[in-house]
Amino acid sequence: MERSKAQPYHHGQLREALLTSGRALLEEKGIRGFTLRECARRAGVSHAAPAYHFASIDDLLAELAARGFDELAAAMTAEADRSADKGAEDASTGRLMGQGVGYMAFAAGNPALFQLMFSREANRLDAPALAAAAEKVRALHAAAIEAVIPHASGEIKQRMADFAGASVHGFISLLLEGQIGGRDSSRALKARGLALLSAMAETVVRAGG
Amino acid sequence: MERSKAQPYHHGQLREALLTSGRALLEEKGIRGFTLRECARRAGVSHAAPAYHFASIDDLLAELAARGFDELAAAMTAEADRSADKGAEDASTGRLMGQGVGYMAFAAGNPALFQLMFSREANRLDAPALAAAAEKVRALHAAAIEAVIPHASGEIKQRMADFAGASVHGFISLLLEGQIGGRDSSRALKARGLALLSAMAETVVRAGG
DNA sequence: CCCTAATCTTGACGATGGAAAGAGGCGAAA
DNA sequence: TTTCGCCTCTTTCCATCGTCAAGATTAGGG
Repeated sequence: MERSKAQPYHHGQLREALLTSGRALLEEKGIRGFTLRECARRAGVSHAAPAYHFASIDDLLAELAARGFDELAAAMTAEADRSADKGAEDASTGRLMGQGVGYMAFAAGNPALFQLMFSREANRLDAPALAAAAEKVRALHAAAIEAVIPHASGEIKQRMADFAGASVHGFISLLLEGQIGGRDSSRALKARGLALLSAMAETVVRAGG
Repeated sequence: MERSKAQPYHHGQLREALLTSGRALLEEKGIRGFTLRECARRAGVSHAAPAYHFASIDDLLAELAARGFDELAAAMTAEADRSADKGAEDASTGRLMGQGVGYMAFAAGNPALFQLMFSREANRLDAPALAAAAEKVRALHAAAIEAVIPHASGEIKQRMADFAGASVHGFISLLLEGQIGGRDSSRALKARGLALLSAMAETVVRAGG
């Protein structure tokens, strides 16, 4: 009954295998090219096998998106910690920018998944786990802003959270969609991203004082 | 020429009709729910009729996206003009914010089309018309920034263009995806959007001087 | 040792995108 | 005017898709 690591019989870890193959497939073919059958094929099972683990293809996508949000939150926290450790003069501002770096890095590393997570389709699925995971990311944003401008009014904080979140999300989105820096090198793009984070942080700080 | 009862064998305006029904279908069903056959059905023709006008379903989507960019550019210019006419103290700053308002208004009015335009899928299609239309929107951004801070360095201008574009695009994207303002009223959301535009414009102005 | 229930396979259904072939109608050349 | 070519649309067909309904398989409790 209680198998901690889930050790079913025929395949073993079909659910995990489907999530793994599905994630790769998503990055390869994009949202429109994603098919459940190809997913099953890559996991080495028949086309109807996924039905037991996922009620529908949307269920699988929702789970992928939810895990993506978890991973995104982890990437943000990790990079924020790393930035804070560097011992900048202002730790909270460093964390804010670090979180932005983590956000962008995750998006750049998982462009199709990132798009799925923030897609209208994902929004349509009613998956509580997905909504909760997304909320966690938003909470990280709010907390980072709170740390930088703790004495500002609630309205200012909200507006700066809007602002910071929008800048970072918008920049990396436009970049991934090819709307920014067509022929620029990866190094140049990183510089542009960092410059954007600086301007964002400066605006937040100013609004708080 | 108009036979309302008996459909003529030759539709006459099938291409336009498909684009119209396709656009409505896109907003209704989303990118994943979009089908060529339903498109044809709504235009009153057989499922293979679109083949002559569009080489593939991606061709149709590319055309929809390209026209979306044209419309977006028009919305931006129109709203910028309207803002400038209001006689603000600084006309160029007013235009910049007005363009942002036009951008957001178009996105809010055509959420699915907007997402298609900025989707990885659209990016995959090699449609020169699409790329050109997107470039026109980017040029509008750059021009608005140029007008506000004409004496700044090229690098500053680029970074502020990044910043302005990212803020506006990110905010409206997150809003449409339900990541911002879950229970807020439409009025409150507009206020948040305007506040964001103010903060954005202020940052640009400060960076230029 | 066997029996139940969870897991996976096979097969089927309607729907999709696209190709192929045929039918219908417009307009230019005779 | 008549004829013929070409563009447009329909019909038919195919491989694939998601999902459902059965049947097969096997793990593990009784």
